Amino acid sequence: MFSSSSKYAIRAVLYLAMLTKKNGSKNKILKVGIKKLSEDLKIPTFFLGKIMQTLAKNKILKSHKGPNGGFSFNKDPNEISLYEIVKIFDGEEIFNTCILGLSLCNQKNFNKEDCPFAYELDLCVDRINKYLQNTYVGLAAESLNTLNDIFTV
Amino acid sequence: MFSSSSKYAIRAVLYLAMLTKKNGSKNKILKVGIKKLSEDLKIPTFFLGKIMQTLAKNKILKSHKGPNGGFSFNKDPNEISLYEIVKIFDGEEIFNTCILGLSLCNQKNFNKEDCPFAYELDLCVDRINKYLQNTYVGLAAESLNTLNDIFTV
DNA sequence: AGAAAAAAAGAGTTATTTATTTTTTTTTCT
DNA sequence: AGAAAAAAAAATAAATAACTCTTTTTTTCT
Repeated sequence: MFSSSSKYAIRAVLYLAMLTKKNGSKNKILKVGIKKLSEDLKIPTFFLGKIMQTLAKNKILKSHKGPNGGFSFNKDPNEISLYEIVKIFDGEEIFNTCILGLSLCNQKNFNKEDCPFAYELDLCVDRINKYLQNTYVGLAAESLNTLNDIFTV
Repeated sequence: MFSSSSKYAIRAVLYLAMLTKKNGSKNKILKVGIKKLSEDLKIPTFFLGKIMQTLAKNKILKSHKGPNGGFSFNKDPNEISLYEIVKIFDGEEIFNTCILGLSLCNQKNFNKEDCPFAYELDLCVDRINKYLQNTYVGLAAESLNTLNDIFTV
């Protein structure tokens, strides 16, 4: 359903939030480098690098070059929804497109009654959509204590 | 979420069911060739050919070679669930795999409480799964009157 | 100032999925 | 029997997604 970019991004941001909560402090923002991130999360380094760049361009993260550099949050993790992240990589269309590929569903003057599947399937996709919109990185990371909790392979 | 093979297969089978309902009779089974199918549904001919072959190998359809050949149902369309079709092309794993790519979810001794997303997202995927399991080609095709209803581009 | 560490950028590669072409086999009909 | 119609099979190609490598830029620290 989602591209691996989206999925990697979510993992990385969650992990960063977890580390920030654990080791960050008010006066010193926590920066984590892609090398550490990619090793811990077992995501290809340069691929993750690009993903982090994209997140930085989109103002989710801030990047710091040079020694002791890395990535930190550019906005409060409690205000970053998973939806926001997915949207960057996969666009919002994935939530407005019939998952069975029955193309008419999102055309003008399409009448839902005409599609035997539209109603129920739309509900499911909507529900995923809404869930991602209402789930914030900060809060989600709260329930994580160790990397192991959800990330290990 | 689903491969284009799955999606094409569903469209083809639905269309075949619609035609069968319209033009079939008890004494004469309706056969439809891939050429007609692919033209009407605007699916690449030989790609659809493979898909139909696969459906035939899986006993959903029956294929008839030679002049006036084509594909017909091998079992009552009212007993073919959409799930069955998707399963052939994409496997059942897609319903048992975390859509966020958080890999642990389906490992042994994984505790759902450890994943902040498992519960709600699982429900969504389950719901799609159940819907496909409970939706039968025959009945779904009943609500279609013309190709236009859902297939046109 | 200079070395080193890190991200940025861009080009390039690999793998997978989707699609096309060509040839073969089977069947039907005259 | 022979021609033609159709699916089957196999090989190839194109497109997209996933990943890698190399070089450049920025920053920090000594």
